[in-house]
Amino acid sequence: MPELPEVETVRRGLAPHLEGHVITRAEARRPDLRWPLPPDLVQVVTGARVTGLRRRSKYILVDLEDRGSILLHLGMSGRMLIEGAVQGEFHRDPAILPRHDHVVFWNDEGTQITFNDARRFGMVDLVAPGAEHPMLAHLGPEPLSDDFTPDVLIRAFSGKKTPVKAALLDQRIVAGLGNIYVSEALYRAGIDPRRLAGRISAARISALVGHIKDVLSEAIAAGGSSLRDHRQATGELGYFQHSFRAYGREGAPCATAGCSGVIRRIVQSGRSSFYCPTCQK
DNA sequence: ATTGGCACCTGACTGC
DNA sequence: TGCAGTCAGGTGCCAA
Repeated sequence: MPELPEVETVRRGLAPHLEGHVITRAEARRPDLRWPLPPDLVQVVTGARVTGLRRRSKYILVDLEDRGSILLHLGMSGRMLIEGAVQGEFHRDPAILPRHDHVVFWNDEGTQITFNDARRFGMVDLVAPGAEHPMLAHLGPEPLSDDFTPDVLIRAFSGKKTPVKAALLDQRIVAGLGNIYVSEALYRAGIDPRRLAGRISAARISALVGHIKDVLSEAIAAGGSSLRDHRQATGELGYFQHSFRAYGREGAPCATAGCSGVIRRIVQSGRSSFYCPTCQK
């Protein structure tokens, strides 16, 4: 389920097991995910000390002392699993099939950290010291940073003939939003997902920026709180219960005070959009 | 240059 | 119970 908040929660969950630790062992159990795994992945990471974990958009960067970074992307179905040294201490969700454990790391405490990805849309790559990975080169601003301002989004939307839904999914405009949080942010902002990006007033775009920051911050806070419980139960990081106001609520009454609309689902460029036709204009 | 559609892959769910 | 069809949180690539 990884959009920005889920990836950030995964990063925070992994940090205690990786930051400051040495990766003592690694296995690549197949040659590729979406793209080939680096042939030297195991060799590079084995014995490396992790100096920090960063997130950029939906990517996690595991920084290695003197050896560059590991770049992780969870795709649609990727998960990170933490399992203690004592086997059987954690109960695994039966839906997480061990045959999809594609890359496994062990730290210097014997903790096993597993990249599991049924659909294999995810990626694991290496970034050389001092280099920038090409997948990160053209990303737009981080939505929760000070770089993401009303002026930035107003400029990005100016003259755009694409629906605002598609514009917000464009990672060059703003990085880290996916199908769920775009629906949620537009719902909060009262903007119809079909509206052309270039035809939204500056005032409404400014408000939208605030709603994007709010919904992402709230989701991270929710993920952070559910992380502890969830990890104790299953050892899994990254799948949380979220309460969405629009996404997945087709046919439900609009939650906006005073609105008697009903949430509708439409398909835009092959993806579902959920919105209230009454209060989103 | 933009923009829309497709492809990649597996699993869960629905309806007959 | 089985089977076909549909849908799923992402993103690079291709053609219009």
